[in-house]
Amino acid sequence: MKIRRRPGELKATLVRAALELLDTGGVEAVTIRATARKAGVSHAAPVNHFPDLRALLTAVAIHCFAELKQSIADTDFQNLPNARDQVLAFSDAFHAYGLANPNRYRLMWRRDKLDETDTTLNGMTDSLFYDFVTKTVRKFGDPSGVSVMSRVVAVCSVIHGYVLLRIDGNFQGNLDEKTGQPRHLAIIEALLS
Amino acid sequence: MKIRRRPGELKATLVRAALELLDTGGVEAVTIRATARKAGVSHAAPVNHFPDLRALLTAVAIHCFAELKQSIADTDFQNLPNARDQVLAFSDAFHAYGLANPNRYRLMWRRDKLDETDTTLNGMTDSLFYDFVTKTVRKFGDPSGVSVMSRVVAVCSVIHGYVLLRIDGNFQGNLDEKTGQPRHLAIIEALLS
DNA sequence: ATCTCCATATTGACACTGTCAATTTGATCT
DNA sequence: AGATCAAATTGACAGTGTCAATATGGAGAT
Repeated sequence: MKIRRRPGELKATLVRAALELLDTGGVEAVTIRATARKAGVSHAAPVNHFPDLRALLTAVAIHCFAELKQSIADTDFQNLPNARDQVLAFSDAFHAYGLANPNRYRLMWRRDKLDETDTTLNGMTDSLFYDFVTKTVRKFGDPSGVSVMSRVVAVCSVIHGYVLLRIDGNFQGNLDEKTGQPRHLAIIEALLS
Repeated sequence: MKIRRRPGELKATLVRAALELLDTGGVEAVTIRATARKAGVSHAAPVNHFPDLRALLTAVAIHCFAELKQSIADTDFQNLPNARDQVLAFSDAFHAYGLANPNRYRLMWRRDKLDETDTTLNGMTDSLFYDFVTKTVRKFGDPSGVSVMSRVVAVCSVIHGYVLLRIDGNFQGNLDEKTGQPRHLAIIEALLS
């Protein structure tokens, strides 16, 4: 039995199915055949929309980046009063999204599984990290001894590293022992003070 | 043809073969069958030494952790004059090892591929991160507003996050624009100043 | 209304993979 | 020498990605 769909309909359905598989079983559970089964099509149907598994996973990752960007936008980021609040909002969104969607967050940075030449994907990561953090950190001026760029790198690294370590269960508890604020904010404070 | 080996001989041979596969082709290239082929044994021979692929990869990861620990020990770490130098040596070793052996470094933190209940493996990560960094950071006293623990977490996160991002080609150039020192040292400076 | 076209889905096949069960092997100990 | 038994081999099964050949069915043309 063949069903005629609107253009791009199966494509979206496949991405949705892959997201379900990703959430429940991690990246390893996302196979072309399993995705096809969940979408109710034959095992080779996806090839018309995604040339290979990498392309499917890339589409999924792009979807996730869009989610994360949206969640940052939802904080009314542009209108936050100062740079410090912006960095905190940024790191807060990362931490929340990563802990709430560990498998999605992990996939987003699994470049070995994704198409590194995909311009949409690269644009997503660039606008999230590079432009965005750089613009905010620049507002701090240059109080410490090192360059702005190094501080940008430090902010990116500390957020990303912390979320990844947390997802993998490496640190228990998320409250700073001294100030009582969430740990991911405390470590950003430590970095910017 | 069957060859009689000394106890544990094939086990070591398999780990060595898996390391070669890992270096050249990444984690995905390390399969039981490919490892067996490279070791010159039948496809099911490894099962006597490693119950499954996860066990093999865990043994490989333990080997890598031992390498990294050794490289830190080689800096005569215990005798470094102050806490700051210790942290810098620590981050230096991580960065050097990760960039020189990207696939090994990646595997070491791929908990989805490793046996999370392996006590040897867990002991390795604990002694590397927890005890070690904690002891050093404590020597700094408590100058900033946040707790020692948060600063420990920050140091771990920033090193690990930076190395991972670097391995994936996310930041070009490793010199701080202002001080000229290696970037991974600059971001640690930014964190501790 | 019928025909033709062609993008899209299906089917079937191939070489891989991990893992298990049954079997064979051969070095060591009695 | 003979028995033992850990360790290696062989063979099988279900699952995977990917390709080629085939079938299908809706849209546009006649």
